[in-house]
Amino acid sequence: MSDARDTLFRYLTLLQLIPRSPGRISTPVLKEKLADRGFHIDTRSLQRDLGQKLSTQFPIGCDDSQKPYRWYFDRDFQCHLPALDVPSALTLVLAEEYLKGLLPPVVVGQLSAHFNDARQLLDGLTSNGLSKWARCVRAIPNGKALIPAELNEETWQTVAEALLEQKAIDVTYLSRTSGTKKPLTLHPQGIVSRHSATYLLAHVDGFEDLRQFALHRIKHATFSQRTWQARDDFDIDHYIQSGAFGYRQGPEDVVLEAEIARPVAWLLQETPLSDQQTIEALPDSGWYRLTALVPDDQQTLWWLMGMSTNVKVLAPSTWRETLKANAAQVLANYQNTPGTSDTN
Amino acid sequence: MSDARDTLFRYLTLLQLIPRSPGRISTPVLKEKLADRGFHIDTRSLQRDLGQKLSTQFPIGCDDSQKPYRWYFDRDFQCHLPALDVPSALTLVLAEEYLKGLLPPVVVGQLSAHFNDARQLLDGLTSNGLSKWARCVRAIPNGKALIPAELNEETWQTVAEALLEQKAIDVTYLSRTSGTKKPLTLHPQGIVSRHSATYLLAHVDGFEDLRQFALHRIKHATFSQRTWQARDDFDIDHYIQSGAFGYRQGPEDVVLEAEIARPVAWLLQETPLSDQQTIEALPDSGWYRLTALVPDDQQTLWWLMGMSTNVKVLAPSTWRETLKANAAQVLANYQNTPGTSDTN
DNA sequence: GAGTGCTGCGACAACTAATGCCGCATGAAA
DNA sequence: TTTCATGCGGCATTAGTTGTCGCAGCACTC
Repeated sequence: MSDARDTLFRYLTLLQLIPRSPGRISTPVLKEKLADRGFHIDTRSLQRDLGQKLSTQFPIGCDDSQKPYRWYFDRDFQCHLPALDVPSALTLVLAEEYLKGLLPPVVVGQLSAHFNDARQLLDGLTSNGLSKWARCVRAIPNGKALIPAELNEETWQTVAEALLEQKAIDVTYLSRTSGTKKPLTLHPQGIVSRHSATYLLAHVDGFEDLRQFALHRIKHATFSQRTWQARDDFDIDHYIQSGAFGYRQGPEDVVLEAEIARPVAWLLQETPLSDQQTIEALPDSGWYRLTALVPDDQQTLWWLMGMSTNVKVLAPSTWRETLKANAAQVLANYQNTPGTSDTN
Repeated sequence: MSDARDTLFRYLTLLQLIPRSPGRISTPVLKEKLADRGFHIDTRSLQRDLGQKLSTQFPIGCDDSQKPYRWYFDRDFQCHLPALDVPSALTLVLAEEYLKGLLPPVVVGQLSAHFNDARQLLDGLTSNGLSKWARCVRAIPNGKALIPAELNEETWQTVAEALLEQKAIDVTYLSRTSGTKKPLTLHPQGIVSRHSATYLLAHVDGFEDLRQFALHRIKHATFSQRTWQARDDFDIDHYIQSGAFGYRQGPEDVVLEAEIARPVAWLLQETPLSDQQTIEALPDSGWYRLTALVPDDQQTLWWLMGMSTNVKVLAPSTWRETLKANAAQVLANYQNTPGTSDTN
C-alpha cells in the first residue's frame, strides 16, 4: 500500500498495531501484520524498532517472561493526531460527565485514556499549577440519574466484539425471574443502551425469536464454536419502535396542544420539543399556547407528567385522559391511609 | 527535553503542533515551537519535513496564498495511538448517540473526527462491505430529549478558550426579556451544561454578582482587552446546589420511603436510585417496599412524578404532600373546561 | 524604481542512521 | 541431546537526513 522505504510511516503503523495494555502482541505477529501492510522488513529491524527506538520514546512495555516477547502500550496513554485543541478537550470533559451517568462504568472506562488526555491538556493550561478547569465545568444530567448497573469488563469486550464481528457467544446468564445461572449460546443481533442499563438483543441457539439480555446479568461470556446465525429481516429501529423497550405507543407522530406556564414557554423557546412547534402568548395571565408535532411515546408523556401543573394538555385527548386519570389515581393513593396499600 | 537527533520523534512532535483545519500554523512559528521542545533545526529542514515528508503521507494541507505558508490538518482526520479497539469504537458510537441529544450540535461536532474514526474502524470490520453495525447499535436517551439550542461554533470556541485560559470576552448578548442585543464585557467563571442548553457563568465587567448567560444567546464573542477578574470564592458545586439552576431544594439527603410496583422494583434492583437502598417484597399483591437515601432535589421529585401510580411515597412527608397537592392541582386543571376546548 | 528583508526551493556534500545479514546465546520442546 | 524459535550484538552497505549556499518571488519602504 505504501512505499516500504518510508521509515516514519512504518513506525506509525507499528505503533498503531500495538494494543493498549490488557492486550498484547508478539514480535512475529507484528512482523506478519507489517508485511500485510507492505512493510517487508527483517525481523532484526523490527526488534530494533521496538526495543531501541519506540520503547525509549513511547510508554511501551514488553512482557519478556516468554520468548516471543509481547508488546503493549501503557494503559492510560493516548496520543491524538492532530493534538486536541482546548474546545475539544473541554467537550470531552463535559461528555465524560454526562456519560458517567448513562453508560456502565466499565464502558466509559473504555475511553478513560481519551478523557485523561483531555484533562492533562487542560491541566497544563494554567501556569499556576492549580487545575482550575475542574472547578468550573459541570454537566447536569437530564432527568434522575440512576446508578448504572455493574458490568464486567471482559463481558463488555466479548459482547462488543461478538456483535460487530458476527460471532456467536457462550454465556452464563443470571435469570431475573428465577435467580439461577443458566448456560446459553447466543447469536447477537444488536445492542441497546437505555437509561443506565445496556441490553443485548440476540436469539438463543436453536430458537428463532429475538430476546433481550441485560448485559449486567451476563456473568461470563466467551466466543462460541457455533457459527453465527444472521437474521436478515432484523431492523433495530423497527424493533425498538414496536415497543420492545416499552417506549413508543403509536407509530405516528401526534399533534400536542397545550397551555403552558411562562417558564415552560421560555424553556421550549430555547430547546424546543420538536422542530415543528409554535408558541403563542395567551391574552392574560402569562400563559402560552403550545402546538407541537411530537412522537407518540412514553418519553413525551413522562415529560408532560413531570411538568405537572405547568402544563395543561388539550390534545391529543388520549393523553389528556391519561394525565387526568393518573392524577386522580395518584390522589386516591395518597388519600388512603398508607401502609396497608391494596389493589390498583 | 529529548535528544535532537531523533527524527521520528521530531516528526511526531511536528504533527502534534499542526492544528486541525480551521486552525493554521505558519512555518516560522512551527520552527520556534519545535525549538521550545528541544528540536533545533534549520528552517530548510522544517520546510522539507512539511512539504516533502509529512504532506505526502498525511492529510495535511498548506495555505500558500501568503508567504509565510500556513499548515493544517484535514478537518476530519484523526489518528489514535494506540489504535482504537473494537469495544472502544463501539463505546464511542454509543457515546455520540447520547451526546447528540445532550450537547449542542456544534459542541458534539467538535469531536466528530473522533466519532468518524470509530465509524470507519467499524465499517472495515465486516468484509462483506455492508456496515451492519450502524443497524444494530442504539442509545435510548433517558428522559425526553429536547432539541438542543443552536449555538455558533466560533462562540463555543471563544468561550471555551476564554474560560480555560482566563481571559475576558466582549460579547453581543440577546436579552431574553427584552429581545434586544446588548454589548457586554464578561469575565467567565464557569460553564454548566444542563438539559440541552449550555450556560456560561460570568460576571459583567464592573459588577460583582455572578450571572448566567445562555451560550446560544451570545451572538458574537471576541477576546477582550480587559484583564480577567478572578473570583476566589467561587465554587461551582456550591453555586449549583444553592439552587441557581432550580435543582436542589435542601442541602441534606433525605430518606425516601415508598411502596413501588413490581416493574419499578425490578428496575431499581438493577439500576438503583442510590447506593443506600433496600427493597423488600410486601406480603401480597406484588408490591414492594423501598427505602433509599436520595438527594433532596427536583430531579428526584420529577422522577417520582413520572412514575405516577407505580410509586406511592410514604416519606418524606413534604414530598408526599407535594405529590398529593400536585395531583390535586392537575386534576383540578383538567376538570375545568380549559380555554376553548372542552371535556372529552 | 531600487533596496531590503522574509520566505520558499533546488542542489550538493558531509554526515548519520537504517537495514539486512551473520553468528552466537538462551530456553523450551522433541 | 538435539532442534527450533527468538533475541541480540556487530558490521558493511545502503539510504536518508541535514546544514549551507545561491537564487527567485513577493511585500514593503524609501
